[in-house]
Amino acid sequence: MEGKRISKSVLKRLPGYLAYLKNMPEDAPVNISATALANALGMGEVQVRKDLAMVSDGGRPKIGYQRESLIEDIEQFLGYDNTTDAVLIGAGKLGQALMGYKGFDEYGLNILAAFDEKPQMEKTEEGKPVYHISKLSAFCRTHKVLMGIITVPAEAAQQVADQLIVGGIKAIWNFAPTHLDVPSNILVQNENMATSLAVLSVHLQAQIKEEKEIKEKEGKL
Amino acid sequence: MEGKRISKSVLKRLPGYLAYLKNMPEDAPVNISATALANALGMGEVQVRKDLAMVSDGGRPKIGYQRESLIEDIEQFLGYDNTTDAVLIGAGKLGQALMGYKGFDEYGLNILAAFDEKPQMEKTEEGKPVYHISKLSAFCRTHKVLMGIITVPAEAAQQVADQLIVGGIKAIWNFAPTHLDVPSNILVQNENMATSLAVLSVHLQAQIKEEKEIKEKEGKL
DNA sequence: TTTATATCGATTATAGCATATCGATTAGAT
DNA sequence: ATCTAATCGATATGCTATAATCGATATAAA
Repeated sequence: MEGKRISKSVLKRLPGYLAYLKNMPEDAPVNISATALANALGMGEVQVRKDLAMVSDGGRPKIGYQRESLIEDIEQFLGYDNTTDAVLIGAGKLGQALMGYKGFDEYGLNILAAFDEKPQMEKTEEGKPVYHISKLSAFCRTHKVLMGIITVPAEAAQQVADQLIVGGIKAIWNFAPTHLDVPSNILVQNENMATSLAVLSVHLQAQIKEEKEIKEKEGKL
Repeated sequence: MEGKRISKSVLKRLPGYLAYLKNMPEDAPVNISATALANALGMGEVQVRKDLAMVSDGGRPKIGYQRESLIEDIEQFLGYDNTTDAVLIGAGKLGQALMGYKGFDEYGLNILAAFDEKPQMEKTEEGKPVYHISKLSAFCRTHKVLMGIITVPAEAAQQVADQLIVGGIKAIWNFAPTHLDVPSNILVQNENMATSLAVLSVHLQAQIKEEKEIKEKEGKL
């Protein structure tokens, strides 16, 4: 159901459910149970049920949820049904990769234009315009853009963020590996590869250490 | 200090500290206090202190931490001091962007080669070889690669993961927007843009709703 | 030498989240 | 019509992470 406040952890799990539901084959049953979802995604069934209860109320015993309406409920909750316009700053490799990613449509995200300090082209491969960064805040204001995607080097990120805020932006998707200082009403979502790498790296280290210990043990025997 | 078990949340914050410390100007003071770090990054000072205590023991009252040795401690803890080899599968735009990212050296990550279902070139711009995907598991075995980076479309991801595991990989960095089924000793770190987008989207929706309500109120006055 | 202050580290409290349990509901079989 | 089994939703419990508090320590100044 709607209207409740939702925790960030739940929020982050919802896209997972959505992706799984949307990728189910056409000839799959019309209904799906929270139990089945949980098993498929390797999670606890109670957690799945609780999460789904936050966004939908279509669950029926013995039947489960109607797949179609569950998808709609999640999408509506996540706001994927109405599009949000965004700008992207930093037309380097990563920036271009994001500009070219078709999947954003599904999430209701529409990148209007790219900005760069030294624009190498007038339009991207996809036909989106590339402007000089000096025009950033004005563009945001006139087009009422609410979201900025930062793919510039770390050194330039804060400066870009400041200009975005001048332009009236409310949310920033930050791919630069640096901390951004912003007013409290602006949301910064950090897509920081370094954090992921840290998790992986530490896991691997532990793994290697473990293997070494096993080998040493075997050597002693 | 070392040897303790560390929680994932702490782990994810460490790269933030590290990046900030490394970006400090040469002429900055030799020492830095947990308090100063906390203020700079907009966090609670107690949390920062606790996190640092997990990886270092160089904190001294009134002085703080020695910047250089703190950096070393964090890097050592994260395993950035010895390199880990990796392979990348999916030489599309995102894959190429990652291959070209110089910053990975700093994290001790070395991408040996790329694999693709239909290799478009023999070598990447950076001179790394691009092989057909059929050679994946053999390559991993012979080079004792422990980490795989998946940048293929969602449909192909599970299949690639399976082959990686056959090749003896221990950790997977998954950029495909899908759930991967793997044995419990394999770590999957999902770099899922969809989750970030969800957080942003819901925030923006709330923001828009709020603004609308304010306007309606003003209209009534 | 003494005192004041900045900072650390340990302990305790609070809150949020995940997990387990239980009763309620309903489709389908008998 | 009744019973069974699957599934849901709600409540209760336990755990982990964050936040708050307090004493200890070391430097610098008087």
